Amino acid sequence: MQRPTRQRAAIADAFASQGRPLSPQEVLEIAGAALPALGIATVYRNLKLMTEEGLLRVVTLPGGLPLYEPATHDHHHHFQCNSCRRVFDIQACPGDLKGMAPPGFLVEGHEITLYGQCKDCRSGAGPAA
Amino acid sequence: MQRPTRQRAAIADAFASQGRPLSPQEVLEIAGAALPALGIATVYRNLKLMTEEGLLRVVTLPGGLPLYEPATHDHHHHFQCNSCRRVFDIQACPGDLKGMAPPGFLVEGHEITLYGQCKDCRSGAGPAA
DNA sequence: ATTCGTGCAAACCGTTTGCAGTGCT
DNA sequence: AGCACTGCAAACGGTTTGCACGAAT
Repeated sequence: MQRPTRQRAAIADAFASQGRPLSPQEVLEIAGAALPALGIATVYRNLKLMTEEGLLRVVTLPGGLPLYEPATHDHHHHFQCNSCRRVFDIQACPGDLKGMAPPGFLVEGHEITLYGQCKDCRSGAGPAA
Repeated sequence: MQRPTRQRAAIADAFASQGRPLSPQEVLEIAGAALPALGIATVYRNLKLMTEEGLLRVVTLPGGLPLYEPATHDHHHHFQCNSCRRVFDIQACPGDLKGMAPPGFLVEGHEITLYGQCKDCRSGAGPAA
């Protein structure tokens, strides 16, 4: 079992404050603002630990680095903005994709990524980053 | 413009012979069987070139390295086997996922990955690799 | 006091690049 | 001959690990 540390808390806070998947670098920057001595190795270690504990989940999108997100929400999907590259959660799910697989293949799960323009970019406001 | 070389041919053949997305390493092994002196750098260079030319396409799946596949087929999706981890093409597409995005978001494209057991693994035959 | 977590720096691994030699035109 | 492509090896960037210090129990 692991101990509650300032670092772990800062990392958890980073996710809570952003509400979207984050890269290790982003976590370092955001959590590092609250805890300047925070090192990248600690971020990686905790991301991996928290993922194994089921607190986080890895989101790997095409052409991008792996992102991490809180595993609190249930089944959902992602939307990546073609302009600002940020990734957002989508709660909707079409369900029932079993029919898509070729005969002989057993479908156990699925993942959907939508691409397009996010609200900010579409309105010309630019990323709210 | 690029010249036709033995290496390029061997790499193209690798994709043609497998009919599924391949990792750079797999390409090296398969094409390297026909052309032993083939180096990994050449594989990477050609994969990148062929991708820029539109001959190949990059497929990035969660938890995996980037894969490459021939860009000949039109819009399609992927199926990854939870047992052997191999990736297969799926021609089906549910289409019309625009309704899934939150208000204010513009959907321009989508990508779907199914997970489960492939034909080989399900039948107990094991990967035909 | 003991044990686990952190920070730093070196190690790693997949990918890219520089350079000299080879093959294609 | 001229130039692109290859192979090797060094360089790179993100991620992981070893080790000694600091924090939590």
